[in-house]
Amino acid sequence: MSRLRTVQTRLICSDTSPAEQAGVSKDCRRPKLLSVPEPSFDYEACLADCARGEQQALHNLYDQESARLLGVALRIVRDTALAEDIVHDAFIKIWARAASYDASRGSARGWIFSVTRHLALNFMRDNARNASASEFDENALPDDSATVIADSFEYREHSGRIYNCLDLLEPARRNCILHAYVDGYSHAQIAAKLGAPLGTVKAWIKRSLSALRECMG
DNA sequence: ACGACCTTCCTATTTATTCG
DNA sequence: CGAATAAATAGGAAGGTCGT
Repeated sequence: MSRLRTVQTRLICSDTSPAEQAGVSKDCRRPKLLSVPEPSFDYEACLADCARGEQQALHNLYDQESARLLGVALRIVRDTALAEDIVHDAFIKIWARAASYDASRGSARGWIFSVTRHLALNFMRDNARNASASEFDENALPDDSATVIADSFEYREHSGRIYNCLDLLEPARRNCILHAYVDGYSHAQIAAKLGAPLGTVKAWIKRSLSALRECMG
């Protein structure tokens, strides 16, 4: 899992985390069992407190809504562990973004549910994409192991060729390609890094890619 | 080489609809 | 009637295209 996730987990699970202070079990991803909502619970005030960094507010919110949010997530992902994970992430997000909540755009409770629901939906969407990608990979892979080995060899051979082709590019353009497709930088980031205009970077990448295609055959 | 404009994708939010 | 869910919409970022 990503470094971000590690940091997030530390936020909720750390000794000083609101969730733990709230008496949430050491397995901090397990929401409490369904409880009757406090009719007088002030969600907007609670979010405002969260925005000010008051951990007790997040604790109260967790007590109040975690079970229902788990239900929402569970309906979407249909997996208790995943749903607990999503609720956990949702509270991290609520804590981090409480200041961005705007009461004029809807109820605080609606906002909290919306955050949770979207996390679950995004997870499902990403999952579907990954699943279809792996399905594709599976279908693309031939059963015959000899062919697999041959393909692997061919892949390595092409990989070597790609380095040769990269060598033929001007250093600045090669850097663009490497930053874009190896380092994962955006075009804007590459432009800033190289001190070149954005349009130039885009053009370099485009032309370099076609040069590479041509070189690779 | 450059920059304006366009398209696509992703995420967040709101609104409409369904259901208990 | 309120909660849950689905669908629609808005906004922003990234990348590509095309005229200068």
